[in-house]
Amino acid sequence: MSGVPELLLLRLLDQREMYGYELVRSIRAATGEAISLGEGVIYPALHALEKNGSLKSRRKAVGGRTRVYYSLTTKGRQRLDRLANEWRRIQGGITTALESPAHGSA
Amino acid sequence: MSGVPELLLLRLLDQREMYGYELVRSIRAATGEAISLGEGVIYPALHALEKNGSLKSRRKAVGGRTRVYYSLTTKGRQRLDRLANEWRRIQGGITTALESPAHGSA
DNA sequence: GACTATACCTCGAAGTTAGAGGTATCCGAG
DNA sequence: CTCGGATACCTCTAACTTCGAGGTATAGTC
Repeated sequence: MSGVPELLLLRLLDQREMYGYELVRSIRAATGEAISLGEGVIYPALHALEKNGSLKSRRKAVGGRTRVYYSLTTKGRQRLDRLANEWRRIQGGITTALESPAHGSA
Repeated sequence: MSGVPELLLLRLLDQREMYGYELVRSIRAATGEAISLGEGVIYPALHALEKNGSLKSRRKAVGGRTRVYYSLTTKGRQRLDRLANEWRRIQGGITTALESPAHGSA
């Protein structure tokens, strides 16, 4: 039902190339602190997405340190569209349910 | 991260007393067909919610058949408020992330 | 008398996520 | 120079949720 981490990763990487450690902080920022995913979620997700062809990576040395930058492939962009639509559907459904008539309040 | 089934159940039961089999169909209807939860999800969830004091039940004979009707307790209403707020937070965060600037399209 | 719909339920497999833990480098402070 | 904190990568297991299949029984219909 979820797949939220995957959606977020694809979305951010569709805007610009980023590396794992950076994504951890970017997700927090991009969601207005609402969602915080640890490295234990990000790295395995990144590897899975690369394996299935949604992402491609390249190593880049920055100040003696090596970073692994990820970016979307065509397939990844398609997957992003699909997941984003699916999310809107679910989100819309729940919003509908939550907003209907009223209960005790007001 | 999810807890969506629980949220939906609490929400529907806050509107009126219902029984399990009915809830399965109500969830589909209330979410505009977007979400469909099977009995294997509903019954265990109902039992867990009753055990932790969010719901109370009563058996009612209807046409020779016995139904178990569930309704919210005070604690359940509090839990609903909490989960609903949490959901809005998550949902808002993801929407923010999805809406930011733009990628390839338009 | 058989089949469908109603109504309840449980179980185990499958998938996701979180958190803890592990390595190594760089940089600034003391 | 040495210590600690930030950077940067990674893996593993446990926990939790959720799904689907399967199981029982009654009521009504053809």
